[in-house]
Amino acid sequence: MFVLIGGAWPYANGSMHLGHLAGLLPGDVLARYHRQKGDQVLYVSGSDCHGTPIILKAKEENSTPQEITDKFHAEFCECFKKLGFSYDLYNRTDDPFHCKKVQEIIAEIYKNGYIEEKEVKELYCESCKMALADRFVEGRCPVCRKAARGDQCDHCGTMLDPLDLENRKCKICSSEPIEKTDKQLFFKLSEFQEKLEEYLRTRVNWRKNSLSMTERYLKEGLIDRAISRDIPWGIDVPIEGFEDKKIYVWFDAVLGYLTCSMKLSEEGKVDWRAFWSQDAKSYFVHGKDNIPFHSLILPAQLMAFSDLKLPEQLVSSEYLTLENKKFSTSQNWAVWVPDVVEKYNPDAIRYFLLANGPEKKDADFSWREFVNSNNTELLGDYGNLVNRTLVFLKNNFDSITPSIADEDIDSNIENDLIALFSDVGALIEKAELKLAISEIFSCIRKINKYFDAEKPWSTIKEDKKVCAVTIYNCINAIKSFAILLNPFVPFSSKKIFDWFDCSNSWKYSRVDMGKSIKEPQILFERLDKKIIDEELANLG
RNA sequence: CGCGGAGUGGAGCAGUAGGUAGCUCGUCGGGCUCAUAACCCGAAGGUCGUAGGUUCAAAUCCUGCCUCCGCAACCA
Repeated sequence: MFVLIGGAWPYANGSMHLGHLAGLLPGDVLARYHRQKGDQVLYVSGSDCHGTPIILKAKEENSTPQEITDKFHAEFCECFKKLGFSYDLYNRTDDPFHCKKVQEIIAEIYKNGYIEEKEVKELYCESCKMALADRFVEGRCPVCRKAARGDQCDHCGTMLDPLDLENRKCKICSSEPIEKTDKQLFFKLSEFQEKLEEYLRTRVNWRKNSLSMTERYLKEGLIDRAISRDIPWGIDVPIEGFEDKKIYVWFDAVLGYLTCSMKLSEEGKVDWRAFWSQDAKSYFVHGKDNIPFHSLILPAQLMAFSDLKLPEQLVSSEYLTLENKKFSTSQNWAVWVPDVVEKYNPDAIRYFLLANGPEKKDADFSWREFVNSNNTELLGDYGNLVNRTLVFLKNNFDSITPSIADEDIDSNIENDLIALFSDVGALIEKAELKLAISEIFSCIRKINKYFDAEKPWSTIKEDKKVCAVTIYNCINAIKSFAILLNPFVPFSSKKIFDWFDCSNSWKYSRVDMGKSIKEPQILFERLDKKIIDEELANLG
């Protein structure tokens, strides 16, 4: 089976915070799981490097868009690497190959008749040398006469056209923009109304948020959208008469999934068409703000371009709050990923965000819960089971797995483990990751109970054979847990695979008897409760 | 009547084709001692925001009301 996984493209105008990460992590879980199952996986993403906010950021920092995107792209790469993201390609939208392919795709869509010219009135800032998006025009609301932006007035709530504003100013440089009439290219999204309605009807496993938001857009009726802009930063429009314009960022970024696939294909690593054919499987993973781009825009682009497979499953996360308040970068109410990957075990971060993730509704990150979940669940339940068992094995069995009779293999445990592989697999495929984790952990607790009930520390003195049975069954379970948890907490699983010298393929198999296990180390460090107050003091 | 989400024991959450309220953490008591003061057992604690309605039966369906939050500057 060919499985395509598209992770959302973080926007390269600032550092990532935990909220971004919460929406992206499910992609890596899916990728790791499908690889373990033996599927051919193509997991792609990249940095979104175009658009006005990056120009704005460059002005603020007295820098250039290129420097800004270089800086944040490098930072993103570093964070993803430290967190164990297993992208097959993490690209960027200012990559020459991406740019070239986007131009080819647009030329093809143009040829197919889905792009047309329209004359539009726009506001152009001569000192910034760019057309201004609605929300980058500021002025006075014609209704309530208070300060307003070009898209909406905050005071009276009126939806505005920037041309209606009085005393217009460029948000970036404060000079007065001029009115300009110009030709722009429009993507005929409206022509796909019916096809997209049909597409939506056939979706299974989409989360409620994706469905309802997409329905709303369709109900209101799709409108054609401009794909070219007069701005200095972006991909050149490849169509005659428009060479001086750039492609609007919304049109170029989502095509990145396709261009990444093509790029790897060009390098001879995969055949991209296999991942975009009708019998391939696909997931697109992102936050809820990105829903329409993946549920409407991308499918329409694909239909306009060719007969490629449309996105099959959308994994759209709700938002993460921080200590019950929404993230705010300007007020420093945020936990920054570059900081957190320096200070904490990546598995602890992944575990918390996956086990408490905003799957169906907003979820909260609090330092108290983070420390708690690390110390009691990850460490107390899982880490401790592994440690107590392997240390016991080392001290009493010379680190050699006991040989026991087949009928002594606990069938309750074994049946549980076998069931876990299929149940957890099914849940992951439905992107029900919280449930998947909780199923694994309830089994881990069961094994801790088993260990206690069997009292190997006593039986070792009375009847070593009985003790051997207990220890074998526990070790056997640990091996399965490492495989089952690998999509979620890959760093600790990798250690166990290394100690056990075993593969991570997604199926139950018994641990070899009479096998030497390497010296175990602590999987998870205890976090001091002091860090709760310390981290809280850093906020705001 | 702008749109949307949410109100479940101290905290964080499950739970909607209606049928005696679950999980994790925390608290209290006990046990064990292999293990990172980890593990195991037991207990206390909820009239499921509120007022009505439908029903033999509602956290779960319907109606009114109250409260909180998000979307409107950065921000997923």
